[in-house]
Amino acid sequence: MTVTIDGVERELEPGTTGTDLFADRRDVVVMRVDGALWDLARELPAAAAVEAVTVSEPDGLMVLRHSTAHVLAQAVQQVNPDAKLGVGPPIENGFYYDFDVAQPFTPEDLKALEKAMQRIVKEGQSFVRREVTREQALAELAHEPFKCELLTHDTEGAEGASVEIGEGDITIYDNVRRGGEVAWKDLCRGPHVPSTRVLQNGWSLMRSAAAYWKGSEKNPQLQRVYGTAWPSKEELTAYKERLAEAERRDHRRLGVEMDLFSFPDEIGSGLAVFHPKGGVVRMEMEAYSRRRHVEEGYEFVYTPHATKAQLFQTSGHLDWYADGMYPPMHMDEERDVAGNVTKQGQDYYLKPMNCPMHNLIFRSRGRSYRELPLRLFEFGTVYRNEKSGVVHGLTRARGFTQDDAHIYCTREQMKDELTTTLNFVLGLLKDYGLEDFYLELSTRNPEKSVGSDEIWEEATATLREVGLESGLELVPDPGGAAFYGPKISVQARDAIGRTWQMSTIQLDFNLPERFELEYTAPDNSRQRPVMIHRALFGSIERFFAILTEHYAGQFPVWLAPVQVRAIPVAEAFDGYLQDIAARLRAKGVRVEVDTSDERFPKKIRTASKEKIPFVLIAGGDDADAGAVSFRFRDGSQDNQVPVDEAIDRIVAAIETRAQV
RNA sequence: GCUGGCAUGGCGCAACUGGUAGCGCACCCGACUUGUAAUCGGGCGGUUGCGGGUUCGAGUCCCGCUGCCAGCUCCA
Repeated sequence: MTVTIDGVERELEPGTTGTDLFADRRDVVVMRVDGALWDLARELPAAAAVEAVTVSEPDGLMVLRHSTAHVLAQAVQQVNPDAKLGVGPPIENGFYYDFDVAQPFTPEDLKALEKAMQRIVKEGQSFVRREVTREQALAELAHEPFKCELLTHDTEGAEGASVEIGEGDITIYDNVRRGGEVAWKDLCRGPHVPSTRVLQNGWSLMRSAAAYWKGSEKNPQLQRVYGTAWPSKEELTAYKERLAEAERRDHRRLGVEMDLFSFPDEIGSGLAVFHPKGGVVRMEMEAYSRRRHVEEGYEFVYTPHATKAQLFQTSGHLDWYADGMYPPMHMDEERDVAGNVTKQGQDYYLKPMNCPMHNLIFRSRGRSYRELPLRLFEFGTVYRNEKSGVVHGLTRARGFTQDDAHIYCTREQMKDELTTTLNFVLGLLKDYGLEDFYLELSTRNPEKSVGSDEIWEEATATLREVGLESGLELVPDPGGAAFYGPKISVQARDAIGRTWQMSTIQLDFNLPERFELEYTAPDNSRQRPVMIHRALFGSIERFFAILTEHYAGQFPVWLAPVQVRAIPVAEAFDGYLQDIAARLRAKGVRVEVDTSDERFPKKIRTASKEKIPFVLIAGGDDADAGAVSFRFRDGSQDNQVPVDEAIDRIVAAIETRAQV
C-alpha cells in the first residue's frame, strides 16, 4: 500500500504501524493520520497521509500531558481503590485529573502519589487502545459512576469531557505491564504516548483543589489534582523557575517589601490603602494620564461615590447587577414608638460604575451638536461586591478607581472618534512601558442585544477597521460583546510573557436610550448621541499591580518613589552630596542623601534593596574632580561624571520616561 | 459563594505528641567610620487575628467569626 509520510510517498507492507515507521525516532510520541492524532501502535490505513508528531510540538506535548494524567489516575486508584474517576484533560503547562474521594488530598498524599507515579513510569507500561461498544464500556466501568454518566448523557459543554469520549468510537485504554498484565484501564478517546517511560522525570504534581463536576456550581465537588509535564527534566526545571520568577514579582509581595500599599484587615477585604511610596508611583501615573487627557481634549468631571437607588434603576444596573453591588444603605426612615414607619426611607448605593453619573452631566442642560464629541473624564472610584473567594491583591479589589471616560458623539463622528481613541490608548500604554500588544474584537451575540442591525454593523466594521489599521494582531471574540454594543480591548504582554487585558473601548447603544440623551442637530431636530465607554488602565490599582510586576519593582525613573539616593563614602562628603541633592531637588527630582551612621557598604545594600534607579556616590576622588559616580540597579557603574552632566542625565531620564 | 489550607512582634520564620513564646531583619541607644550588598555591643517590641469552649494548664485540641492563600465558579 502507498502511504504519504511527512509529505513523501512510500510503499509499505499492509499492517505497518507508526511504531514500525518511526522506530528510530525516539522523540516521536504520536502521529497525525489524515489530520487526526493516532497512537503509534495503530496500523496505518492505505493511502493515508501520515505525519510524525514529536513531544516538542503543541499536539505532542498535549498527548504527553494527558498520558501523565492517566498515570496519576492509576496511582490514585492504587493508593485508594475507592477513588472514583472524573475527567483528566491536558491544560496549559500540564494536566489535571478529578477524583471523587472521601478525604481531600493532603500535600503528603501528593508526595505519596508522585512516588507511585514514578514506579508506574519506570515499569514502562504501554497504553493499549481498545474499541468497545457503549454496552461493553458500561459493563466494564460499572464501578465508575462519572464515566458511566459521560457514556450515557449528553456531554455538550462538559469541561474536559471531550478527552474521554470522542465523536467516533468509544475506546478504553489499558495500561499493560511488560509481562502483558493489564495494570489499569480508563475510558479515553486517546491518543497516548506509547509507553509511560516517555514521561521520564519531566513531570511533577503541583497542588490539589476542589472543582465542580462538569464545571457547574450545582454539581458535586470533586478533588482535582494539578500537575505539570514537560518533555524533559530541564524544561520542567525551567518552568518551575518561571513560576518562581512570577512569585518574586508578585505585586502583593513587592507591595509589602517596598512599602507601597497594604490591605488592613480593619478596613475589609479588597480595600487597599496606598502608603507614601506607593502614593508617589500612583500620583505620577495619574498626573501623566491627566496631562495627556487634557491634551487630547477631555474635560474633567467629579461625581460622588454614593447615590439613591433611582439612578441605578434608570441605568438598569439594579435589574442585572445588583449581586455585584454593595447592599443598600437605608436612610431617612422614621418610625413611631410602636415601630410603624411614619416616613418612608430611601436606599442609597455605592456606585459600581461611573457612566450613569456622567450621563446626568450630559443631560443637565440642552446640548448642541457643536459640543460634540463631548469627552467626560474622571478618576472615578467604584465599589463592587466581589465574591469573597475572587478578591486578589490590587488586580481584583472591591474598591478601585477607574480612569473612566465617556464620549458622546454623533454617528458620523463615531469612526474618527474610535480611531483617535485607540491610537491615544496605545500610545499612552507605550509611554508606561508596555510595548507588546494584541487586540480582541468582541462582536454581537444575536441572541441578546439591543440596537439596530445597521448601527451594530457600522460600529463593528468601524472597530475592525480601526483595529486592523493599528497594525496589531486582531483576535476575534465572536458573541463576546455586551448586549449594548461591540467592544475592542487591548491585551498587553508583560516582561515575562503573561498577557493582561488592559484598555477597553466599548460602544453603547443602550444607555443613551435609557437616559433619553439628546442633542440638537443643525436642522434643529433632536438626535440621540452615540456613547463610547473607554478606560485605559481599567482600574488604576490593577494597572499599578501590572506595572509593579512588569518592572519587578524596578520602576522607570519617572515613576520610582525615590529617584536618586546619594551615598557619601564617608561623613566628610555629606555636605558635598547635599549641595548636589539641593540642585536636583530644585529641578523636581526626588532625591535623598544617606547621612545615617551606617557604614558605606550597608548603605549600598539598603539602596539596592529599595530598587532605587540612581545611586550617586562621592568620595575624595569624585570631590576633587567636581564629579559623582553613578551606581545602577544592575550593579554597573559610571564613575566620576562631572556634576553638571550628572544632573542633566538624571533630569533627562525623568523627562523621557526612560528605564535605567 | 464552594472546597481545602493558613493566621505567632513592622517583615521573614521557630516553639517534640497541650506544660507557660524564641531567632534574624527592621526600629532605638552607644561605639566605630574614606570606595561598592549585612561593623560591634546594648535596648525596645507579642494577653500568638477576634469571640467562645475543653483542660489543672491552650500558640498547640473543638466551635463560630474575620482575614489571607490555591483552585473552582464569577468578573457589568
